[in-house]
Amino acid sequence: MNNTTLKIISQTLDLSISTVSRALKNHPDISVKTKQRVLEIATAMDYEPNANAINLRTSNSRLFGVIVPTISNFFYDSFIASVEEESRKNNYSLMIVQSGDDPAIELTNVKLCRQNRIAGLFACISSRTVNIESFLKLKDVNTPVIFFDKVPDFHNCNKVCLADAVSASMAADAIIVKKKKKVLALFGNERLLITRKRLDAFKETMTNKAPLTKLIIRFAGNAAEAEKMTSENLSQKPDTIFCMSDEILTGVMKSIFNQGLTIPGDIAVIAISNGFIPKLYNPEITYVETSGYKLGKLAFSSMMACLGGSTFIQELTTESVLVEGGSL
Amino acid sequence: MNNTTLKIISQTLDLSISTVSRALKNHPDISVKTKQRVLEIATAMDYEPNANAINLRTSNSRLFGVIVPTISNFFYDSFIASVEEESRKNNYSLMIVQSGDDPAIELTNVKLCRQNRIAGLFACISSRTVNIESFLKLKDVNTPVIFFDKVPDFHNCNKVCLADAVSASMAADAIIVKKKKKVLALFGNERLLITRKRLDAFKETMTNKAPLTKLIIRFAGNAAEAEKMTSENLSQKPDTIFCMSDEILTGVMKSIFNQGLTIPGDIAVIAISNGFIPKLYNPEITYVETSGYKLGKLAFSSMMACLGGSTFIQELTTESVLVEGGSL
DNA sequence: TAATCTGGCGCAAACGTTTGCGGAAATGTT
DNA sequence: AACATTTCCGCAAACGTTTGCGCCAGATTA
Repeated sequence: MNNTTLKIISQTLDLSISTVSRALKNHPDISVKTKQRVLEIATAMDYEPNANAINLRTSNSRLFGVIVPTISNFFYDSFIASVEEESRKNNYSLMIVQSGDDPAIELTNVKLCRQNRIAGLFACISSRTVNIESFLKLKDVNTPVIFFDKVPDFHNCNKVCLADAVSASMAADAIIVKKKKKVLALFGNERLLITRKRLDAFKETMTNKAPLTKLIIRFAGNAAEAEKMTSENLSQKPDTIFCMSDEILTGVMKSIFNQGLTIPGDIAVIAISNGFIPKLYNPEITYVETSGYKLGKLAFSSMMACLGGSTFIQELTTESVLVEGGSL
Repeated sequence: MNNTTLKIISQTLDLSISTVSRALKNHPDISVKTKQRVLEIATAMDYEPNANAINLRTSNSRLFGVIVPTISNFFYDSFIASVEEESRKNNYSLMIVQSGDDPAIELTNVKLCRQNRIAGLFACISSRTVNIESFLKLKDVNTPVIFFDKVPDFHNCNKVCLADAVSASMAADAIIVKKKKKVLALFGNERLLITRKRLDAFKETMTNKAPLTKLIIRFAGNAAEAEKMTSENLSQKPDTIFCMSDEILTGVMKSIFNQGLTIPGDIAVIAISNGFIPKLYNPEITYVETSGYKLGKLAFSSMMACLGGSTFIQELTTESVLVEGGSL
């Protein structure tokens, strides 16, 4: 059986298609009686308007695209959930694609979004993306792009970011307050802007405010590497470990467990995190909160501003807050 | 600027629309020279076919809908990631909506999917869903529905499930092997089929194979409740806690941490889980693995079977495997 | 040379909507 | 009673594709 259409309804009621269309939209031109008749049989026949036809006719898709490296991630899933929630409230839907951190797939995903004539795109670029032209071209077809989290190192585009620099500084401040003397700081992929921002801010705060504190800086692409890095550097007896992300944190914790160290007695830990993972441990890990949920809200409002006609290019950041566990 | 269309290309090349269309699809009717000319300026003009027009014309949307209670979840995110991955490989896209475990929102989400003329639906119903008629009606428009994880208690529909009964039995077996004598078993929402399946199988295995083992069965709707339940029942001195899900597990662990108990010395723990959370603790929690990733693959192949014309209604389950941590 | 074939292309309808415009009947105004 | 207004509805074009069919010029065949 096929879907009910305006035509079918109009034929069964002996009305014109346009009258049925207007009746369903409660157009003042249509009499109350007709509206009732139409509505009645429309619901009886399970009429659902064909979104493709509407989009084609009105060229107004009410569909947002979301491109992420992966959906299955502490952070992106909450970002997506947040954006979806907001979208639904505003009668938009979401088309979500993951690049698997592969620039080639990312490119085809952008094309896919274009083909679906999305009204706007939320994009988190892969760590290996160097060419963002395909994203920028969306401007040619009046499609706003909001980059989030992993944003390109290019000035002329809208970005919403976690307060990368600020949160790293906050973590550094927290460490300084506790008068720690030797800090192992673990960061993610060195090529990413987000890593560099956090790294620079962390280093700057530490060296400015606590020049005597010894800093051991290492990079780890994933949890396993983080575990390895930690184990390798524990011999240097740091009194504190700083983790740039949840993924790093989980690796660090495994290493600490393996060495049988107690927190915060033997070693203190602080992280930048969404908040979920740190609360699983005992004691709970002290962290600077960077909420995917909040970032989603921010991204959405930024998107709405663009759609509202704002041509103001800006980079927004969420505010961070230190959440004390017992690990520092 | 607007999107490039076939019409625009045809006008600049002084060809008909149909010729351009066929040229881009490499139709044998069109000469090689014309194809080249068309392809050249199509890429130059960044032509991307309008998916809405194609869907309208061909009524073949290559779009799947996914309805989940929430995206931001240990399990659903990996399920979604898995389905998305498979979809992309097969040239399908995903439209993802979350119900927030609210049946009313779920209903509007089903309608939304219908409006977009999805080719098929993956659905995980909310815990309070009693009426699944809106889902079943999709059959009237030849749209297959694959229920997953939280499936309705109704026989005549396609379902893919974790091996609920089997995995609960496996956990029970593992407990029995260790000769545990008093087990606190925590389950999720009692109304859900998934809960009842796990509960029944767990109880049956325990009472059949270890009738002397004392069983304390409790229900918890979320992590906080699980924590409360655990704390309340710890006075009964169970030697083992069984957790039906990750969410339960995290609550249980908090309670255990608060009481200062050691694992497995003071108390043993076993869970049914995706595998991520159990590995964060020390010792790692022993769990029966139920993979969202695997379930996604299974759901997708089931969907493809339906689209391939199979009208065979079936309930499939993934296989489970016991992963030993040090907690039992 | 006439008939047939075929390579290469265009015409036009259809998919399901929305919407400006026009028109007939009913109602209201002098 | 003649005119002006409303009220209510239909016509038709357009959105961007796909695709069956037809057509013409040139090549092939008899």
